[in-house]
Amino acid sequence: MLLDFEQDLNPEQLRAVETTTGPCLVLAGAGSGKTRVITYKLAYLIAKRGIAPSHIMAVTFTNKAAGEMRSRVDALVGTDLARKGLWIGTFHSLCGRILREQIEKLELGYTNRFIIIDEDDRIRLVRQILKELNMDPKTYEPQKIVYRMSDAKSNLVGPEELSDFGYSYIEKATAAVYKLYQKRLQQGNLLDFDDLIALVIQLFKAQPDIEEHYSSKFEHILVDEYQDVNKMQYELIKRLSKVHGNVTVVGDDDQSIYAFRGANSKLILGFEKDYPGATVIKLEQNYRSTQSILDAANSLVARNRTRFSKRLWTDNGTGAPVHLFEALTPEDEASLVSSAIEALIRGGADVRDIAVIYRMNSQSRVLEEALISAAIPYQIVGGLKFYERQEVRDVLAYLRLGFNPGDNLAFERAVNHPSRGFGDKSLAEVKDLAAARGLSWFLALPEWTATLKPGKTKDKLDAFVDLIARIGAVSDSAIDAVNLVFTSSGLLEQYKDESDGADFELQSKRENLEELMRTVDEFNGMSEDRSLGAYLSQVALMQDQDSMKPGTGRGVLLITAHSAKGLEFSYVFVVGAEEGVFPHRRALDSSADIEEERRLFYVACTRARKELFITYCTQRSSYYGSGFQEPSRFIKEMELTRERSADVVSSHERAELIDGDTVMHNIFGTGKVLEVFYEGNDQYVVVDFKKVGIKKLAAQYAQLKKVQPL
DNA sequence: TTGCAAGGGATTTTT
DNA sequence: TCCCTTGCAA
Repeated sequence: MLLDFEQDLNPEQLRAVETTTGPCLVLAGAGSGKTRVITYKLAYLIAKRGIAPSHIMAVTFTNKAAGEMRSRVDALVGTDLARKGLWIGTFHSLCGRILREQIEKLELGYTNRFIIIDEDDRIRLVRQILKELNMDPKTYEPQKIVYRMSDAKSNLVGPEELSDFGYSYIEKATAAVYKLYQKRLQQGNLLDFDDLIALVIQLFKAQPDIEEHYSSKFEHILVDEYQDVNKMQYELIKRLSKVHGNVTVVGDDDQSIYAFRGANSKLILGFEKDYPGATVIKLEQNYRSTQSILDAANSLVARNRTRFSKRLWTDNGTGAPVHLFEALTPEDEASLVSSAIEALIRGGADVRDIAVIYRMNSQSRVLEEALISAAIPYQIVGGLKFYERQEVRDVLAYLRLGFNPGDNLAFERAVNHPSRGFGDKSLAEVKDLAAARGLSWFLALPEWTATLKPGKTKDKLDAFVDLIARIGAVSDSAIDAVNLVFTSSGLLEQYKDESDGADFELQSKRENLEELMRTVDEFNGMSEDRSLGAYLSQVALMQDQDSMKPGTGRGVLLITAHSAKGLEFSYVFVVGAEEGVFPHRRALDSSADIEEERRLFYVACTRARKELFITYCTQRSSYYGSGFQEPSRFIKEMELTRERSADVVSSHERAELIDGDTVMHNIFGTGKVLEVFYEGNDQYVVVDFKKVGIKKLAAQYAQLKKVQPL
């Protein structure tokens, strides 16, 4: 075994690994080797302390983190731990696993054939319920209601309890919807993400012997990203650790950026109180960044009031100072970034080791344009995830319905995709019939179609009923079920290309379906349990973002600060560092929100290994109107000084321009210079572009090239 | 029932 | 400015 704990770990890390009795809080600053501590601790427990893997549970928030941890532990102790029963997974998947075994003991009507629904289904269900209650979805925004229900649920507040607190109209509405919502889920044997955890807790409360079983089983519990737990996840850990009390939580309060989703960083701050006698270990040595970057980041996050005091340091040396650049408009900012990236590439940097980080997805657009015109390859993280795409969801709806005919949400989607002449009116009739018979919508469908006069619609619906039944019949093989959908649903035919490959949307839909087929194949090859149920479970919990691992991408990564958490790059650009953007305008009037924005900015900056570039614009127009903004307060708090962009884009020759020159801009094309003037040291040029009309540009960022008039 | 046009609204999003 | 939802017409 190639395991040398003393050699591979620094003293604090080692202490964290060797503290195997009692509660242990590891405050792991950015880049301080957090994952290393967890994986080594797992290895230590198994290899040095001889703990059976089946008595250890390691919990993460993402599948990616779980997968990484699993393979690293495998590499360390050299056995296939999964087979030995180590429980590594996300909160949701581990709870899902418990519920597959135990949910019937809750006696609430759920069976182990439950389906896990996602965010989109939740909203659709709320829509259905609002309709049922004759409530206007404009007044009562489904999204807000979902948010409030989720908030209640994750604070372990049930539908009945909620109504007692509701005063505002939206709270009352939420209480009303919540009751029906939960009933509908139960009737359909459906679980939302929150239920996965909430029901385990409910089960433990109702059946103490089951709680006893699991809490005795897990002698050691490790939790990653503990700053992101919500109340019910906290409660779950508390209950699971009550027999043995050996619970290690690892996290960084400074990287808590999900409060808006219910994460409660007070829980990590209160750990010592909740678990008396806890060992607290701070990891402050950073292995990622230069001291310049860390100094700036430290100085920023030190402004937050609610935090453990920490100060990151490194052996990596001082490095280049953090670069700060001002641009006039977002377009200028984007071209500044792309020129700087060009300079880095010329200097030998790998494009895949560069990231541009922003606050909002909408900021990616201009960046894309600038990178395209500079011919720099890039990759965007964000937007629709694979399993959220229409065409993919359609296929899944058939599978879900075949597996669980009680799934009304899947029915609503599948029945008229592709179109079978079954619209709102028909649906309303079937719903009524279903209610009268006490059946799910799908199960009521045959009786309804029997009343139709023979014809196309009836034939199609009969074939639909038949197909779903056939899917149900092959439910012990996911791949057979998927093949059935592909051959018999008529979904594929919808995406036949009649325009000779010119329709990119159709093309991408077909590609997505091919990709789906590949994932099923892969599932079929890898899993022990190849059933449709197992596949659906995996898919529901695996809302995978297309690979965003640095180094595996195809170019410069464009990514939000939230999604960038946990990643690292040699060169990082944080763009849009302006009041109103970063910090976001909606956070401006709450100090708690500003603190979260500050942590988010901190997360963004600490992604950088070698060099960090921060940019902002003085002029950004948006749908609020065009405006001038102040640079972000975070810039001052990081104690940065501005550089001239010309310093970094040194190879760029600055043209001396006069009125009447014809110039070339890499986005706007060619145009004629109308005016050249100075404000302070900065040169501005007013150009009449052929394509886009008159623009005022900052000469040092706009990169105008003088060209011969045609 | 379906397709198109106009209007309103627009952070972030591990599962 | 753009995208999604809703409403109306064929």
